Amino acid sequence: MASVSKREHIISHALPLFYQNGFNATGIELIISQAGVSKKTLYKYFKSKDDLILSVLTKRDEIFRRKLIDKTEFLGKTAEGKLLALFDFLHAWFNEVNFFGCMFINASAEFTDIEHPSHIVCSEHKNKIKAYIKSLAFEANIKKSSELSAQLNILMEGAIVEAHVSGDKNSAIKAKKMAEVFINLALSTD
Amino acid sequence: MASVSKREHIISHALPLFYQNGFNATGIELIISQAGVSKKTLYKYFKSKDDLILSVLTKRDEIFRRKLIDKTEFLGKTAEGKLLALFDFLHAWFNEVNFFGCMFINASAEFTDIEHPSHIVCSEHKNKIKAYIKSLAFEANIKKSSELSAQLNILMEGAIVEAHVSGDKNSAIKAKKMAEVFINLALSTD
DNA sequence: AACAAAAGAAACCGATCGGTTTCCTTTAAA
DNA sequence: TTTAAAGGAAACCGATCGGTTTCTTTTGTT
Repeated sequence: MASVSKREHIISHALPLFYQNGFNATGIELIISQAGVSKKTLYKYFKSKDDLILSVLTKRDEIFRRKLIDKTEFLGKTAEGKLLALFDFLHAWFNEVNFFGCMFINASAEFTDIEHPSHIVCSEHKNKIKAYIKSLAFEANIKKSSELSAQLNILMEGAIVEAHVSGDKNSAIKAKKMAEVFINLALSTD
Repeated sequence: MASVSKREHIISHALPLFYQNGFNATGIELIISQAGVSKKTLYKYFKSKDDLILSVLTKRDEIFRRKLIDKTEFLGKTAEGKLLALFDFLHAWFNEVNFFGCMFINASAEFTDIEHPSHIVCSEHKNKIKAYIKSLAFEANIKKSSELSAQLNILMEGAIVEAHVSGDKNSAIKAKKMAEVFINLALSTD
């Protein structure tokens, strides 16, 4: 197995463990046993557990946004439809068997300091998603695309928390109805 | 110091430590040194760390809702004004020096299993807040009080996450403007 | 002043933590 | 086929984890 893929192999096995059980609660020993590698190998590719966590979060950012964008582009025919499709993506996600909330919200809960490297990755992840939403709003010829993206982002975050903390599997549907209001408002005031 | 107050003493000192550094990352040794009690005493009043965590979350639920309700009732003159005042409360909270997000969202991140006792306390905390919002909506003669409370709850959760993860100290202002839309919508369709 | 309960200090427990080192086997390239 | 790097297994490291025990001091009550 080549170096690059071995590194990826470890990351992909560590990811679901961190996601399901948290970062502090997941030990290195468990990760290597699940990945089928030795400690020596893990520490060859990652200089510390913090380094591994950072790499996992970066990977998760890539995977998650790729899925979000792909599904949104697939489901939405118009730019306006794509904005609404964001919530269909959320709905499907919330109803997956292995849904444990947003990994970045969860990471921010354990690394509360906003200056912490892991927290920064979380903040940047959210920024990238907001930028994508804004690009969709722009595509829909909405003048106040920044305002709308901030609004839809709040709705998405709220739906995620409601789904995870309260176990409300239909929170994305509720948020979608709310999103319609703001999209129509933004379109009408253009 | 009487038994009851000593128990409360430990809880009140453990609370900010858990809030700031998380649950798994906060050790018993740190808690007793901050509280100025011995391990023996701590384990006299709490049968385990999990038990202490549960007690801290229960205490936090009481303190937080008391503050939310008091401030909301103080700021809002009408029932409608109280619904909006919820977001003024959030705004003040987000701008406190020691704001590290919602302790219940954070706890749910570490105890992801929805059946976990600590997660259940978090879910119930959110239910109680939704019930309070609903009572305000009812007071404002809004027929669909359940729907509105669910909507405002999503906005509040979204604002909290945005404030904590992205450090946006004005997210409550944005959410408040969004809330106005739904309050007016609920009032007009009555 | 005598006494019992409460609580502090600290040693101690086994387990686990993140991380390093040693030794041996597998692998792949020359 | 020789050789060297890669990687697995596991011992080992000091530190810390949650939790218990022992022993001593403090406290409050009679």
